Amino acid sequence: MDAGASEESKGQRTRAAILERAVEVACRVGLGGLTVGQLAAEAGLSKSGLYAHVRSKEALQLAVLETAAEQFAAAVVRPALQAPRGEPRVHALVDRWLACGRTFAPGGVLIVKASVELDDQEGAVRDLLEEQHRELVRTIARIVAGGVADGQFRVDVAPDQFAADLYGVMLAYYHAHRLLRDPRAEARARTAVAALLAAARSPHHQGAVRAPDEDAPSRAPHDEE
Amino acid sequence: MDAGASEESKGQRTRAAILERAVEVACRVGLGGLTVGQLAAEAGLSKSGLYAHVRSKEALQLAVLETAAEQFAAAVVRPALQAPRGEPRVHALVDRWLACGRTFAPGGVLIVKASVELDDQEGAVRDLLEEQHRELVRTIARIVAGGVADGQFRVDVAPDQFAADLYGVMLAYYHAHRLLRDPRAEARARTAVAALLAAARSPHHQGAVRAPDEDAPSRAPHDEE
DNA sequence: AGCAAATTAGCACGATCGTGCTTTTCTCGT
DNA sequence: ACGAGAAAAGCACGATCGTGCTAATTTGCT
Repeated sequence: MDAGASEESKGQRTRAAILERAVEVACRVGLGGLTVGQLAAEAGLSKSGLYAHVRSKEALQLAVLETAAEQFAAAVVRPALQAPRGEPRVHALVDRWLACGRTFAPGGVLIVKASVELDDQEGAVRDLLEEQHRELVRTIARIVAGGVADGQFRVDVAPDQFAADLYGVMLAYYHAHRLLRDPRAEARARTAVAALLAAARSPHHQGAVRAPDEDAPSRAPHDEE
Repeated sequence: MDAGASEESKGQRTRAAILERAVEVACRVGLGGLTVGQLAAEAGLSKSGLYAHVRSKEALQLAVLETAAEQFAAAVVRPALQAPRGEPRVHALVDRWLACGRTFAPGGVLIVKASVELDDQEGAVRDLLEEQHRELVRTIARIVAGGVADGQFRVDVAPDQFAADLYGVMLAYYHAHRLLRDPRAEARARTAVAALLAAARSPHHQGAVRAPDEDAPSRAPHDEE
């Protein structure tokens, strides 16, 4: 008699609904601000009814984090990985990431918020979060490295530096967009990404990969120390 | 019996001590995680004894935020404004900002953390925080604009874009340093700043790239604001 | 339909939350 | 040295926190 197109049993469905709701709530109040009673009220359950699904608060936080990461991977990372290698793939990642702001995929917002909230609180939640972010940075770096291997980016582009820079652009976007509510936030993020890409672009781009004869670094964007 | 060299009365001194301690605690658990009982224990006071100083929790959060901003201004912004205009001033800002990590001036950490924590929670605390961050971004933009007016930076450098980019670099630094505990975080931040500066540098005015003592700009005695 | 199993509500618990009083202790100008 | 006023503690309150256990309800299979 259920019209939901799903194979899971009731328990799994309500659990999923709880976690989805929890991600949205945690986006506002943080993982630490998540409260069993509040979340139960928001999900239309009794406190103990909800508690039967999440066996403890820490387990809830871990599950919420995993849900958020899965949302982010499904809405941003995996689609971007389907774009052509190199620059288009970077652009796809940024485009979808920026869209996290308005299209409701709040997981992307939560993992950013949680990473700041928990950076100084030891425990299993922090451990999971750290691993998730390590993986995210690795993914970005691999996307960049693909562009380097393709010849689209210069060989002296350091993927992890680029990944850190790109992540910083996204953090600045969140800051300007969410705290300052600056409507120019997205445009600035795009400008910054374009600058990053311009600095990384191989001098002879334009599709076909020519033989790499001589790369004369007219202006290397690195080191002073 | 007291050896403290201060002019204020006892009340003001303990209040200052409370706030200083509160900044450190809030650096770990956030402004929302601040609790009167916990803070009282950490400060060696009774709950009501502390509560007499901070008249409510919201007032406490506001005062903590003001304390943090003052710490940041005293340790980072004001000293940087004393450096010579343009590039040296940008470098001074970054240097001192990066030092917030280890030298204990936790105010700089808190205002970053609070900005993410409260970006979606209306109220007086968010309002204050937003204004503080607006002012911070304005300050950075003015430092950049000074370099443009000086001819050190190209005329087509947009100060607010540069400010957002620079702030993003700092956010990426906090992420890598505090969550990932990456020892290369600081080096990457410096690399990113150097790239930002290199892209902004005007083609002529090609003085010493990094010789802040040699380069004598036209005007040293005054600082603008 | 009927029944076992899974799901949810009810209720209770100790702890701690923010916030008020009242009382004790301390400070410091005279 | 003392006395007025400031500072801190003691204590109490309702609310809510996370977490259990038990009873009622609902689900899904035969």
